Amino acid sequence: MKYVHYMTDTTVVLDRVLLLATLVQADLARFEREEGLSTARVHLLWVLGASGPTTQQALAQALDVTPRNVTGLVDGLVASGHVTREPHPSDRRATLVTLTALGTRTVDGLAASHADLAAKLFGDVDPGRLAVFGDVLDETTQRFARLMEKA
Amino acid sequence: MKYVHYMTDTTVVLDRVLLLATLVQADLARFEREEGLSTARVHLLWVLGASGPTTQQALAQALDVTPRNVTGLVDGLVASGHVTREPHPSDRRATLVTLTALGTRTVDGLAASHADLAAKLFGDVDPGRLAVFGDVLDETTQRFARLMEKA
DNA sequence: GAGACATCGTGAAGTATGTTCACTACATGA
DNA sequence: TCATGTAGTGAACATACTTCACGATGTCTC
Repeated sequence: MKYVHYMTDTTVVLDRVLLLATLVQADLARFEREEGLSTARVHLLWVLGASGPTTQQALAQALDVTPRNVTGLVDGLVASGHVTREPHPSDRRATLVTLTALGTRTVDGLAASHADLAAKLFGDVDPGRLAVFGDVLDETTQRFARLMEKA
Repeated sequence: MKYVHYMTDTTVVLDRVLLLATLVQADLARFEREEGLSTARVHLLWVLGASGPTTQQALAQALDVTPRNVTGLVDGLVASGHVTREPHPSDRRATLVTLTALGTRTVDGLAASHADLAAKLFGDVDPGRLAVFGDVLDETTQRFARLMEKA
């Protein structure tokens, strides 16, 4: 019967973070279903939207998968009309994976849906409290980075 | 040049939540590698640890996958010695998936690793600010639930 | 009891994501 | 030119998913 009443148990907090992330993940899954795309392919489109035309090697690094896997993902996205393989201007071995008009629309839609969700979730939170929230997130992320370095 | 200086953009906050979740996910992946288990199998073990011996149907519901898929996951976990299939005492159709000693050790280890990470991440945060953090998480999760209902 | 009908688990077959290994085509530096 | 490295892909495979069909039980009703 110690005073665990002030229940600021760190595990509970971590669980809440994970729960929120799971819910947001579910929202992303809804988007994917609507677009008829998989998580892996949307991830690739997202990276492509942020970086512009990219070689498959670079995509493999960004997605943290093997180059061979990127070949398969790009195959699917070419078939669905979201990207094309363009020749690299200076390296004839490489191809530049490039968003089509459809691919660009999809990425834009995802960004809009993401911003919309963020506004709905955090828009009504008092600015001061939201600032604390953001700061704690930031500190925690940095603490995590330091932990990983040591290990 | 509007005053976006006070950068409390909600999208940034959401991105930070997702980033932290991704990092925590990476820590879980490390655990999985060390134990030689996959995400799906660890998830099943975790549910089993929380619920005690469970039928495959119930596991399918809890994991939000098809019963057929649970069969495959349990097959793997039986082979690796983490669970056994016990006869259901009152329903001869069903089997009770049950943690072995090894399975229990694994779940305990995961729980310990989880609590340890939580303490490292949030243990040094000022209690008052951590309380605000937790509250905002809670409000946001509830807001999300309300959003889902309407849609 | 005897059917009718639902439920539990699994075989068969198929898809997507991911791996490793081997190979071809091209790039680059000595 | 010759050696060595790098970009992408074919082949083969593992895992996690799915749907559909089916046998074995449970359960409800007449």
